Amino acid sequence: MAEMTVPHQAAEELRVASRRRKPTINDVADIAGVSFGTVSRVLNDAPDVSAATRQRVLQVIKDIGYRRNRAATALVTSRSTSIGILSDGSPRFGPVGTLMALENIARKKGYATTVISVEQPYGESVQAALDTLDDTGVGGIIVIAPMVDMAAAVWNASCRVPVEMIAAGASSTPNVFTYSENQELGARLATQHLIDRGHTDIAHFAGSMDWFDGRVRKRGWEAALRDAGLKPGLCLEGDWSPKWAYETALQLVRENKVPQAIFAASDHTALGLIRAFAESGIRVPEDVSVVGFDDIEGSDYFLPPLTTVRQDFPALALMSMEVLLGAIEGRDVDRTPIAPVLVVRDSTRQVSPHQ
Amino acid sequence: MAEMTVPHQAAEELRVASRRRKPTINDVADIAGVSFGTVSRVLNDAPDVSAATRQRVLQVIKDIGYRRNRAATALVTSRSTSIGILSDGSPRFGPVGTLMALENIARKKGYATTVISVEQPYGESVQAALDTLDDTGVGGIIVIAPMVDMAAAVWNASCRVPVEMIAAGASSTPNVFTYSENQELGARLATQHLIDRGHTDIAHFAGSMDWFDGRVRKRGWEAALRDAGLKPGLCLEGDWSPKWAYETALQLVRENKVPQAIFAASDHTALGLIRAFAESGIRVPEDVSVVGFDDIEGSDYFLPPLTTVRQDFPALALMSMEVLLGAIEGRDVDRTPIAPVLVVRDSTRQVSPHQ
DNA sequence: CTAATCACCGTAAACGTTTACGATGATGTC
DNA sequence: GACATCATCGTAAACGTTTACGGTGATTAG
Repeated sequence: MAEMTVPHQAAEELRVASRRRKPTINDVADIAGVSFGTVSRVLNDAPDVSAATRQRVLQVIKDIGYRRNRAATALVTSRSTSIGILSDGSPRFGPVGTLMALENIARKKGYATTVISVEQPYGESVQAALDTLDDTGVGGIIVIAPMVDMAAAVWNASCRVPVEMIAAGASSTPNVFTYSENQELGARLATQHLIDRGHTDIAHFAGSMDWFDGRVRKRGWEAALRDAGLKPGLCLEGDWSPKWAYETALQLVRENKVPQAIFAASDHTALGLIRAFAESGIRVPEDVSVVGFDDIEGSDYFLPPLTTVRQDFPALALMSMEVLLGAIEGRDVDRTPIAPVLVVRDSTRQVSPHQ
Repeated sequence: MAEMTVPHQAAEELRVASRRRKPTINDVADIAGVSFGTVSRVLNDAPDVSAATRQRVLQVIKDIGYRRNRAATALVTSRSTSIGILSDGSPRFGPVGTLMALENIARKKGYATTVISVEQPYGESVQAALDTLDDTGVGGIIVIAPMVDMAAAVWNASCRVPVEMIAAGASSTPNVFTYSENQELGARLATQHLIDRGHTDIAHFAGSMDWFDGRVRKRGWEAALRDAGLKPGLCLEGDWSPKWAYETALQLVRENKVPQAIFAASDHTALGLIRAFAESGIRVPEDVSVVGFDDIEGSDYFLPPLTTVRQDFPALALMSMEVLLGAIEGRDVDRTPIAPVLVVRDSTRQVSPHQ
């Protein structure tokens, strides 16, 4: 208490007053016996303030629990401390994983995240969502756009702050950067794994073609087959759901057209497949090899544990956040693509091992 | 164009100017030929402005793309248009489902949501997260606190805006409302279902006791057993993971202590169980009945499709948002508890059907 | 015909910061 | 000893709104 340079009573008065009114920069200045300008300098780590004064101001700030009013700061500087995230409302694995990872990295960079999701991915609702985000004063926006309709809506929308999109396989436009993980590579990895295990008849249970992910994964499967000189296998286009995969696989069984191996566009798709086969007395992997995509929680405890592809959401989030922050703060960052990895488990077998 | 009351040139000039500078309320006023006060009245649906003037102002607003500066509004009114959500960073089914549902309902009520997650649920980091949220100018905060440590940290924290917590089975304190779904009832439903099907030896593969959900679901299981006059079955406490359930179940098999029926604290837990049994030649449901909790995507395509308990996250979100908004806006809302529902599928069998 | 009422509108002050600029005293230089 | 330099600090204006108040002219009441 000996080093207390602040008059006791004044401090106490202010402290009481602050219970009803939030303390301002002026309250701090009064107690510390300096002008508000000096307090502002301390707050912004500006030079031109002596060590002693700085110390004293800092102490007062702590004492009375002063916190800067962000609205006032934003008003005068018109720069922002939060970034907006526009997502489709889907609880699907990819979007949610990306969302969580984005919040995480934004927080570590000192930004708060304001998220808003849009129900139908149509032009006006996307524009409205962008506007709402802008209104809240975000410095930039990252949109998670797994569906092609939504990406198109974003391209056609206008926005005053930088917008960056995470959309597998969509191309960038002048005002909308686009970034994503290399899912085509993931699909190639999965398919190549099947090829390496000796399969030649490799089908694809695709996701929805309304999604970039669905399109790109299919493309990767095709490419891997082509590169290996294999003729394209059966390709069925679905909607990611276990239900669709289940019913479609049952149909295949009835028609006696079950392939040697299947690359399923998602783990949920694989789940439906596996059940259909189990109920039909077809064993995985003995009778048919299956590989999924996503590595959802629990896929290592499917029957059998699923070989699948894992995406690195944190890395993706970090990367796209770097790019956005670069756009906001006016610097340039390079974008090295991120590669997913194959996780080999028990749902794929080796054929003709002694060839 | 005939009804154009705004001088062409003036409007055009301003429109060009607005490319560099965001249009303000004054720009609108100038073009519309009124004072900024009138524009403000139009913006806030205040009376004392003629229909004709209102119309004209509205038209100008649309023409030049004026949008209200939220920072300026927040500064002078000190009321907010966003609510904060504090979550644990876990990607678990419950928290994420709640989060998405909260964003959804907040948006429909005209609020943006700012989310921040906290890595370790300890006192200071929770307090810091609350402060950060407060700084961004939220009107209130909803914290998703599945873990008891986190709830405790919230209780001990201080915050200037209303805080409401979603935590199963935690009690409210004077400054922190607590709300949740009636998970104990859910657990009772699951257990009672097993009892109804003729089981008397009902074990529980519990979740983590660090989580309210784990504690409450266990309590519900105990209560159902007690009410039915059954003696408590085996209870193993885990960590929600398939891995733990798998290994623990294998242990049970080795010791020849597999019970008649098991209430698993989560679908992921059930997944691990089922695999362990499948590998040991024990059939579900013929040899052991299993019921889960969560109804995660795909649980209807497990082998076998899982009987489980589904929570109504949208209803929970709506309810807790109502309560928070009530606290912010100073009105009172009643809180009717929400009941989860049992979803009966194929993982539970009927014993001694002809008794 | 005067006064009161009313609908409508303009103006000043305030919200809590930041920023550009100017002022002060102390120190160093020749 | 006069002058320039420097570190440190104070002050005014601005950011874009809202709110409380005051002021018109037109309409109505007596």
